Amino acid sequence: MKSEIELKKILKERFSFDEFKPGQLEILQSLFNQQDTLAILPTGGGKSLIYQFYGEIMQPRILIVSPLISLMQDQVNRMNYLGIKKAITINSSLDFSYRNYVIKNLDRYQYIFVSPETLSNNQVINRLMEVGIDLLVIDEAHCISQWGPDFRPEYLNLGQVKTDLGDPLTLMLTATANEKTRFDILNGLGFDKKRVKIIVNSIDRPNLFINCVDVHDENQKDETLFSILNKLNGSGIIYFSSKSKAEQVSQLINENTNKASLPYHGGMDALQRFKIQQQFMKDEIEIICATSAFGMGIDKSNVRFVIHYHFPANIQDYYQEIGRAGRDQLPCVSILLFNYSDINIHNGLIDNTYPDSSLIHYAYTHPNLLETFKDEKSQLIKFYYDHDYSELDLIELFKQRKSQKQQQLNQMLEYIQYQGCKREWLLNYFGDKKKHDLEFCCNNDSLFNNYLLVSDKLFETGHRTNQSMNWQDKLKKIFLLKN
DNA sequence: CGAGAGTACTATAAAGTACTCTCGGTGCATTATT
Repeated sequence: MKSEIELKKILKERFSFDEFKPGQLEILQSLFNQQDTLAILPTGGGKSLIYQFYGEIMQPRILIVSPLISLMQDQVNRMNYLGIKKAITINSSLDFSYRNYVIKNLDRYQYIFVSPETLSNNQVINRLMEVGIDLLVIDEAHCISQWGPDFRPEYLNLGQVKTDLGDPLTLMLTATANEKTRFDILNGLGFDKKRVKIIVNSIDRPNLFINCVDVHDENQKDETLFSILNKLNGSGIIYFSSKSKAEQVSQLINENTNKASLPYHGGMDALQRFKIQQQFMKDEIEIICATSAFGMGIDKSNVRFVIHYHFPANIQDYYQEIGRAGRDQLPCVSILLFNYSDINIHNGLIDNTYPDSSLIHYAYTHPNLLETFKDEKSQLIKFYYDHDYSELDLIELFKQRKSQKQQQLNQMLEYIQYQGCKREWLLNYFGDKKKHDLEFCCNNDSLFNNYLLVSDKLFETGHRTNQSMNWQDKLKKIFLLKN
């Protein structure tokens, strides 16, 4: 076991950081003690450093389960850049012969990145059992809970995967997990909660101002949006619950404000999405009008604002999305434009996600047809059919899941309409005990308007040279001048 | 759930009415007959 001083020395030499970020050391020590660990770290908290660091010291073979091909590719590239060459990803972007080559020579790699779907492939899992896995990392572990039951059911296979691999040391990483999500993660992986070390860091973002604004209709929403955008400085993300609306409003922003915007959603082709993301990262465009497709793995530090044109489906998505602002720790704002009738979108989506009982019954009485039906709902039924769910169990499961989603939606509404401190409400929702006494906190129109008035002065000298300056003092100073 | 598109009907015809249908986020992995 190495001392803290030795670990810091390695951190400096191998990763060029002077200090660990909050929580990193505790998580590493937990792993060094061979303790299965669920770690909740805020976005930008340096999650990938943890397994890389452990990997450099212990030289284990690490299997990292990741939800997106782009995230896997990103990590492999970064590790190569750091000089760690023994990293590979197996996914559908590999051509057939190269894929076979990689699987055959899997023992040459130390870091293996895969999706849950790839892990459901027999050839892959058998080979992983042969070469042996010392550390299993579940990145974005909340996906087990959020996506498993109805979107990407292979997430529900991970418990079996862990067993097949001989229950290796396991690290679960996520930025947002309330009590229920934590339960789903541990339960899904077959853990006894008492035997897992759960490390929770404060998820508070003290530099983020949180605002919800009531609007009565779409026109008022657009006008409010344009007027705010004309005053805001820097780059931002606007979230939508519909692809077509994201495109429309992006266009309107270009016509009605002094900002440049592009849309981003899952219906666009991968290359175009990649290009738009790059332009945003390089500050070539200021605004992305996006659906929830824009998010995971977006590592832009100077996002100054996140606006919700539609409110999200649940608090966890909301918190992830507003958390993409201000990773540079400088002041930033989140604004939710609330129109009650937007609830229809969510009600429709919830309703539309689940096969109704007549389709389930038809599928169960004609199981051979499930092979040929390629639509999402049939595929979902097929997954559960293959996993020995009875027809009634499945109907009950979907019914429960549906009512859970409705509950989450209600929580979202409760939050939006809550008149007290939004930050406090959110921290409480995630079981974060942290107390705060921020002035620049939430839902205070005059503070928010002052921010808009002074935000150009706040950043005009360039934030890089002013890192050390206490922005809260600076903000106060400017406000005093104004008063 | 409900907005908006599409269809059918009314009947000197055109435009209004009433009804039905569709759509509304997330992404792995696809391997075969054009």
